[in-house]
Amino acid sequence: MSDRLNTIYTSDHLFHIEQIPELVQNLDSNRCMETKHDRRTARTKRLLWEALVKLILKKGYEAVTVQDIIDEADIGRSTFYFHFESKEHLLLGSQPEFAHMLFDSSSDEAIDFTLIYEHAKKNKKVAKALLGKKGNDIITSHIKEVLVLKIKSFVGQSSSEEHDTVTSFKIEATAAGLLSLLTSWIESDMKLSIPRMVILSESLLQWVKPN
Amino acid sequence: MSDRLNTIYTSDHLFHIEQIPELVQNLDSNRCMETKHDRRTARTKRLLWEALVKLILKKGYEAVTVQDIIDEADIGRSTFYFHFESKEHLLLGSQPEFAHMLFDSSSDEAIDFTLIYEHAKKNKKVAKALLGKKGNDIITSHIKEVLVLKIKSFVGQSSSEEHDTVTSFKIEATAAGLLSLLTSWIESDMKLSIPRMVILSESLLQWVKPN
DNA sequence: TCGTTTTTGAATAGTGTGTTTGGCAAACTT
DNA sequence: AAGTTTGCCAAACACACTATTCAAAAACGA
Repeated sequence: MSDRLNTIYTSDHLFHIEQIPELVQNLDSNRCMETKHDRRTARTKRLLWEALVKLILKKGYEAVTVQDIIDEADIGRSTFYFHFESKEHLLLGSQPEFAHMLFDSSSDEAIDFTLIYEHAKKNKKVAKALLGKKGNDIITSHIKEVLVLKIKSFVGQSSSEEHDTVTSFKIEATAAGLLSLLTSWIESDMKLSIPRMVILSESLLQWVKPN
Repeated sequence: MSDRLNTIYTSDHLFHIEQIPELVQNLDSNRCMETKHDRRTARTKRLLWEALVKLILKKGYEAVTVQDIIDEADIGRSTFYFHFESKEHLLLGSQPEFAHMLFDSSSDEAIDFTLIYEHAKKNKKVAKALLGKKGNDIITSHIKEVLVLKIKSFVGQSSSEEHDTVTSFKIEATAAGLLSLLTSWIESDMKLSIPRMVILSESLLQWVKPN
């Protein structure tokens, strides 16, 4: 079908050479079942994933049915369910690393916004499908959770009981804001330069600091 | 095969984000027509709405089916569809004032956060159903849009072409952050005092101002 | 080539949607 | 209170989509 889709297709192609060892280890343990080298399964999963991305961009995630996907991919119904339990499993099972690749590649201490925006730009089509208006809140909320963890370590732990509630509210709000910046940027077809987006993001991140 | 499906999907009943404003408008005009006060109609709609709120709190909006609603309300299936096209129409048609009451009651110039939080507290159950984790993004995105308009008038119009993109990104992010504060507060069962939430919200709102 | 795994279509059962029917009862109108 | 309108309901229907099963055929790796 459309081979113009962006490069990250299946679990087989997910690893970038420069990735952190422990990340690779985690992913390996997650998909130790899937280390089969069958061209058929790779082809099927690739076609299904491409069909899903295409259909999300076309009509929005919620409106996409399993029927749509297997028709678009020209894959048998039973084949789909042989690999995936549902379209959610296709979404998360084929591309669970997208969220982690956005954030986990940077070190624990700081949030490397440049890396995040560059990664989104590299996978423009996938990013738009997953984070755009027609995307879904499964991926979105997952990414927000990862962001929350990042911001938490950025803020550091304050042991004050009552401050914790305020701080957690601020962290949640900051994550929502940062995610909004990212999705706005993606929806605008990356109109602004990455450095400008980084400055914007970091200025928002400053707000969360307790002082 | 896929041609057959294309025709089928013309009758797709699902709502997409882009359709929401139109839907809201239609509902508004519908409400203007509703100058009839039939007790039966009022009772039916009340029962359906109460059932919806109860079911959202119980199992989450997405999981609620029309079947659930009419069973819970003990209302006939045909009666439901006589009044509402779908559960989305029930959601928006029965309580379109909620979002507007949060914001529209305050003047155009300023955002009265105290009013917003007090209104949410007054309608605790409904607020939790609509804005809580088990709620839906239809209401959420609608409220966010109202917030964006509010913030826009707060910021004022800058005629600079290129600044507009940055500003609109910041406005979207601020709206997302403020909404996050509200939902966090609701989810925490309004743990913090309203004045404290107001201070928090206003400090976030300051971020959006162009220096 | 051989044993294994994957793919496939067709059949099937199940859930939920949305519309239609006509008779009945409740509520409005005067 | 009588007459009229209107909303209500049950049951049935056609449809869309989900999810599973099965046996044969195709493709695979070694």
